[in-house]
Parts: sequence; C-alpha cells; structure tokens
Amino acid sequence: MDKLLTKDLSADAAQLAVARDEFVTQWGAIGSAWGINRTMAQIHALLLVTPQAVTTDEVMDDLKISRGNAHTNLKELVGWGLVRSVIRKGERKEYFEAEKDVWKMFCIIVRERKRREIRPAINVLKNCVERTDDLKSPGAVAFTKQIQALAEFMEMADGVLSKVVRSEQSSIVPWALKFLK
Amino acid sequence: MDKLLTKDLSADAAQLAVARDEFVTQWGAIGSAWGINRTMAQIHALLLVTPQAVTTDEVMDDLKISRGNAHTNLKELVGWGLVRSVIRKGERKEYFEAEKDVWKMFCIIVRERKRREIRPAINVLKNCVERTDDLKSPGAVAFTKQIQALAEFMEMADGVLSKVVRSEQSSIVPWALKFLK
DNA sequence: TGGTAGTTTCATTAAATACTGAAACTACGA
DNA sequence: TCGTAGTTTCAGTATTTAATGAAACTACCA
Repeated sequence: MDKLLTKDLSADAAQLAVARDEFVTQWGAIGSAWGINRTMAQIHALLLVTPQAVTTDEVMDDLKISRGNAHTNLKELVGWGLVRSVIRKGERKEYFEAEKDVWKMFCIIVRERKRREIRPAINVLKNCVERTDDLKSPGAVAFTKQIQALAEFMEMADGVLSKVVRSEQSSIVPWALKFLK
Repeated sequence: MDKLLTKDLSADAAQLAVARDEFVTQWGAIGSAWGINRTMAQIHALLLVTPQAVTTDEVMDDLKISRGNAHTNLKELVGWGLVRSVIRKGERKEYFEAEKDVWKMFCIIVRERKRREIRPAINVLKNCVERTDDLKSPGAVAFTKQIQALAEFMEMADGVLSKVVRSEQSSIVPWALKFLK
C-alpha cells in the first residue's frame, strides 16, 4: 500500500521530469530558429518552469553544460531583462529567477528587439535614402522609392509595437483584435 | 561640358552603387539577427532593389558567391514565396524577381513563420500539457499552469497575426492602430 | 592578511553552419 | 541522338559561432 503510493508518486515525478525536459529541449530548438542561441533559450526555459530561484551550479548540472557557458548565458538573459539575479541574505551565492508572467516576457522581448534590431535597421534604411534621394536617374529614383517604402513600413511596425507594449497590459491586444475583421 | 555631364552622371551612378551595396550588406546582417542566413538575406535585398528579373550568374557575380550557394539560396527564397522564377519565352535561362510590395512581403513572411515556427511551437507546448495535466503534485500543477499560459499566449498571437495578414490589405493595421491608446 | 566560496574571463577546442566547385543530371534544339 | 546551355547536387572545406575548463579575480570572513 505504502509501496504502491510511493511507486505512483515516483511515476508521476518521472512523467513530469520527461515533460520538463521535452520543454527545455524544444524551447532551445525554437529559440534557434529566431536567432537566439540554443543554450540561452534552454536556460530560459529551465528557469521558466522552476518555481524557485536557482544557482549557476544547478543550471550546469541540469543542462550538463560548463560553468563558463552557464555563466555567460545567465548574464545575457539578465541583460535582456528576462532573468533577475537574487541575493539571499546571509548567503554568498547568486540565485537567478525568470520573469514568469508571459505578457511581461513578451513586452521585454519586443522592447529589446525594437531597440537592438528594428531601430538600427530603420537607421540603415534612412541612411540609404539620404545617400540617394537627390539623384535623378530612373534607377536611383526607383531605388530610393523602394527603400523608402521599406523604411516607412518598419517605422509603422515599430510604432504599432510601441503602442502594444506601452501599457504593459495584456488586455489591449485581444480587445483590439475584435476590430480586426 | 560633355565631359562634365558624363562625370556627374558617373558620380551619381557611383553614389547609387554605394547605397545599393550598403543596403545589401546591412540587410544581410539584419537577417542574421532574425535567424535567416546572411547570403539568403543579401540575395533577397539585391532582388528587392533590382527592377528587372536576374539570373543566377548575375547574382553570383554581384555578390561574389559560388553557383551552388547562389542556386541554393535562390531556391530557398522561392520556397518562402518571396521570389518568383520567371522563364522568358525563347530563352533557356531562369530569371528571378522578388515580390516588391512591402506589405505583401510582410504577409508572406508572417504566414511562413507562423506555419514553420509558431504552429510547431504551440504543438510542443500542448504536448507538454497533455503529458502532465493529469498529475496532482504541486510541482506538476505549477508546471502545467506555466506551459498552458505560454500556449494560450502563443495561440492568441497566432490568431492576431492571422487576422492581420488575412486581408492582404495594408490599410487595416494603421486603422486598428488608432484604437490603441 | 590568509583562506575560501563564488564569479568572471578568455585562450583553446569543438560543433554547427555555410560555401565552393566540380561532376552529374536535365531538357532542349540541331 | 548528340551536343550544349543551364540546373542541381553534394563531398570536401572554410568560416562562424558556441562551449570548455582552468586561471585570475573578488569579496567576505576568521
């Protein structure tokens, strides 16, 4: 009876462990497709499904990676703002925990990608336009027009994302959604 | 006088060539950050700013890349639907041209990424939930809840994107934008 | 101020990814 | 059906990117 209960519990724990592992692994693969390094995505996944804050050693141990790798990617995640470091009083170790709220997570990612990638891309485009918008040849005019269209589109997208993310409130998008067709 | 005119024209052409090169190079770098291979992004950029359809050889020559590389990436772009191949009657060569309309381009990219990356990610999440939603331990419940939240968020995002992209009409987003705060 | 727990850095190595170029293939026209 | 222009494939190579692990560093405490 007691044995049976124990057995069930450990079977459950195993099932959970499998699902957790599956999630961490797959999230790593998904990250790759979006230009995020696999390990960083895996660490993020791991922290997302770990209720307590964890140490570098626990991450190393769980994902079977080196200290340097764990350290670098944890700090990178902190740099993105997706992970916070926590210092428990009386302890010297550093603990890490992820932002768990999905909407907040989304806002952080959007803000960072806007800052790191969208804005610089817009600058590149504007720069190209500046170099050519005084040229009169048909080729130059066509070029400028095309780049301008791209620039305008990206500024529009940038603006939409700013507004979506501004309020930090998850209710706005589903609400706006009703108006879309 | 004639010489001066020629000089001016060639200066203009040079200026255009520089801007074009800058765009192609930078677009390649931007693509990298979003998980797209550099060459593919560069070819796409090149076709975007080339009015006529071009051949594999022209791409090779312009970007200084091998035939195999040019071929593979052109076909990949065709696979995404961002580039069409054109066969001119009476000619055996294959020509390629990009979709130039920025909004259509955006719709294509969104649809493809939805299909290739967002849907599979949602399936991974649902799969994880299935494995654990019958478990009763507090750890399992917390896990399931977190994954469920992620899954729901992604389904919502998927739905928003579907609607945004459905009409193939660029006017909808700016319009909906007015309602956002 | 020496010892220790913990963190950070970075030269080296490993792995993943992309590119080349030549050979095989295809399809058309003479 | 042979020759040729053009396309496709892919084994080998190069490049880029990420990971390791050990040494240097830091900060605290006895």
